[in-house]
Amino acid sequence: MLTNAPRGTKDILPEQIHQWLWLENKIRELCALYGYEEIRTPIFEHTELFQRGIGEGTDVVDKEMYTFTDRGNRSITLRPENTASAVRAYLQNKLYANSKLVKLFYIGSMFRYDRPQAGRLREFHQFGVEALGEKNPAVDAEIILLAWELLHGLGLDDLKLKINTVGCPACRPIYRKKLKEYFSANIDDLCDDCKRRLDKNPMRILDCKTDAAKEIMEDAPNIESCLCDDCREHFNSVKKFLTASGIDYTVDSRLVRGLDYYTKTAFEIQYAPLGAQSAVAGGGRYDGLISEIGGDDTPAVGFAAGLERILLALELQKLIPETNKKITAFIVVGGADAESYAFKLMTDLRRQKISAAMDFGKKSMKAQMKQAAKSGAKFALIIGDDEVNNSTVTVKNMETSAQEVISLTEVPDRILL
RNA sequence: GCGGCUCUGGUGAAGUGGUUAACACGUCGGAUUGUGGCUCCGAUAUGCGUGGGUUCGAUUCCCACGAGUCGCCCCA
Repeated sequence: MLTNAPRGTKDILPEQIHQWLWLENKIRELCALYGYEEIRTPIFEHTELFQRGIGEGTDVVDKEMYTFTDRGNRSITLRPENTASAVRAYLQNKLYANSKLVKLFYIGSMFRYDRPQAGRLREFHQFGVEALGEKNPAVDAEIILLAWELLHGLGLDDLKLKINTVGCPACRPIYRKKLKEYFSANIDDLCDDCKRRLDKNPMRILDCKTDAAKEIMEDAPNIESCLCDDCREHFNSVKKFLTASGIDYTVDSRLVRGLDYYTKTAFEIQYAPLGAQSAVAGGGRYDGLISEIGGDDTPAVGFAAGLERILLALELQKLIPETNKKITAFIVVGGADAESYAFKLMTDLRRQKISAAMDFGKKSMKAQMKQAAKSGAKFALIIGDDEVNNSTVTVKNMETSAQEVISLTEVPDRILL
């Protein structure tokens, strides 16, 4: 249907735009505070970037990408997330040449072909942050802090910060093997989905939410026992930094990220009232991604947050401020001769940064007054033949109903008071 | 991709197998002479998501599709 936007997309209407701008401003302020600079990457990239970056076998790559062939026969994909693009831009533009640590953030549309529901759209908006080039766990903590402070600073209550470590190429395979052995032994208790996951990604089984699965999880091997010294130390440091900055977190050894590139630190901030879409922000370290894409071995950390979800949460708690869209002056015209006089007045006011409007529908003065009242204007400037002949304007204060006739030149000063 | 529920005007909605589809809000207009917010009056769905079917007749019954929503999956 011509008058319907595609499934899973949404118009952001004039009555909603102020909350988006407001949120985006908060984000930009906070990022400036933390020393992150904005980057805007293309909305589409070569499909291969995401296949390599996010990883084949992940749901995002296997069944959620908007992929098409362009007229030059290239395979193009609408970005399902922004980390791979940011890394690509980092490498292509040699941002590493400026400093060892490069701190970036982005705000923009992402695309995932998924079944829409509240808080989950096919075109949605993410804010995200990437710190490239530093392996110090303090950066992990800084990233987590930034995400936390944003959401918390917005006024959201009952946020939950969960952290975990998912190991690195040195120790994760050992853990995976252990898990596989354990779950294979208990295969009868696994749900169908998990049986499938056993080979592909046994760590995801930990995330299973079916009741039957809960018992087996209790005794499942913990990654703690498999961690290499480096990963263990790293995780301890992250926790130390977080504790030092006084934010509450829980270690959830079942927290697993769905994208292949994560190493070591993984975290998620949840807002439970959002139901199935409670994950408002999530991210972690991805030391392997940059080399995977073709750069030198470079450590990095980042996270992304869903703006729709944040807005939904803010709405639930009524934390979005109203904006004042009222105008200062509404010009009411009586008689055709007055129209150009009024039009010029309106233009002059606007040139002096005084918001002004008038009716273009040639309505009765009564109707125009109604409109003036509805517009919330502080003043109605009434112009008829008398005013035109004497170079005056009748100024009516809409709140007090007091009105007086003043000369045209006095108008700006009068209504600025 | 899977399952449940829902789908009446700009909005919230009532309603029925059969003449003009309540009510409220909103919007627009009017209540004489150049003026609002209150009040009063009037106008606002040839149409009940779309397409089929059943029926003498369907907005009301059935089917398909679509969209929304909730859950699963996944993720932000």
